[in-house]
Amino acid sequence: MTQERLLETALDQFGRLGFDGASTREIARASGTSMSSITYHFGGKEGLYLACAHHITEQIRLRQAGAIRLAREAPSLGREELLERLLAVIDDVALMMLHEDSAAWSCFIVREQQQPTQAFELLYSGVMEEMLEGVEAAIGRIRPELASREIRALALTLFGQVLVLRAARATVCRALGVARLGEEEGALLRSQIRTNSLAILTGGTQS
Amino acid sequence: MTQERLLETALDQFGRLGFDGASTREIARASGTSMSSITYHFGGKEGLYLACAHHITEQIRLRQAGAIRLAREAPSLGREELLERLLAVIDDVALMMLHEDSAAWSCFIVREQQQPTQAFELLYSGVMEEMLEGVEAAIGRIRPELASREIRALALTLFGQVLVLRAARATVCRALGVARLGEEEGALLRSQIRTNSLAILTGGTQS
DNA sequence: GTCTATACTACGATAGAC
DNA sequence: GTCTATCGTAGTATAGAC
Repeated sequence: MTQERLLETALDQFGRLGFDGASTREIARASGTSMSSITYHFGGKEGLYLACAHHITEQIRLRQAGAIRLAREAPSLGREELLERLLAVIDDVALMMLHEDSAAWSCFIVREQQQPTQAFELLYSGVMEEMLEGVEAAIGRIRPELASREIRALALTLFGQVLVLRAARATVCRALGVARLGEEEGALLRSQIRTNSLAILTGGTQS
Repeated sequence: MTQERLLETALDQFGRLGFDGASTREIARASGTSMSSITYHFGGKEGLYLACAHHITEQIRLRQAGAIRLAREAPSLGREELLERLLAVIDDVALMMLHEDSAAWSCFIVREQQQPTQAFELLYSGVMEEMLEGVEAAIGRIRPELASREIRALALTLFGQVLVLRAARATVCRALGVARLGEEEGALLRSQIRTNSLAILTGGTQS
């Protein structure tokens, strides 16, 4: 119970303040326990940080099960069906990026991208890799003329469109003239991302 | 001279470690001076941080003059010409994101996006706003059927594609199987971004 | 398992000599 | 302008009581 409270608090603090910015004193205090509980349950600050990375990985796996399944199911799906599935996966990621629950995770991950630590390895091999494989499998069948490196580049730039919702959140809010992204702004951006993705994925083959 | 060295060092340290992670002791040491020089020249740690934001703003203005000019020149340019100019602007941003020089700036900005401080205000009104206006002016003429909010959403998602080069750098490197993004990977990603952007911008009107 | 108490290090700011 | 010296605070880790 103390362990769970500590993890929850740590996720919030590490997300908002980063590894250095967060303090074990404050995490323990906000969890209603003492600093030495962190040593007991997680071995120290770093162990707590890695436990957060593991927890984030599991939460994303739950929410992005569709993308992970896609890697296995892509070979047996038709082209039209795959396109729709892929657009749904991109929208799932966009929804996750928009949702308030993911704020701490997103900050955590964006920090790790700038200066990867052991936690990034947990995140990448724990969930990102499989999600990318799913997206790439779908793209490979939708656009069979593309080379493997092009498929990869396409998958990454598609993700970029949704990444902007978190990685440039402050700019998005300022550009749209709002303090926080609400339902309306979320719908506008998701719709635009869907339109863009459709144009990108069918641009070379349909007309 | 001491002032310049301090600014340069601070840019690197704040970029890599964030405001909390960086220490004035280390910045002074690496600049070959003493902590109290920071107080003398910048008033303190926060003043030094804001001076970094101002410096980044000026550097980006220099490198993205094309985007800033676009806002003024868009009305007098033809549709085909505007499309090419816009693709060039996007490529300029991509080049900046790929270039090693921008690593510290990018980290600095990405951090500010997660937890905006006064420094974000400097960055946004100092350069981001004008760049967005340029891109929106071009999109507005290329796709005259779009509403103003759609134009804005389109501008933001277009930027997302290049943002991925910095904000998800670690994932991009892992996905491409390299330790650092070299010439080859940069060319691949820039080419993909250009293809995507072209499909997005002409998707609704040409076929 | 969880607490208090403490050891040790590093932080930013400031005073005052030069 | 730049230095040294120092103050007060806050960081993590650890020892030992319960």
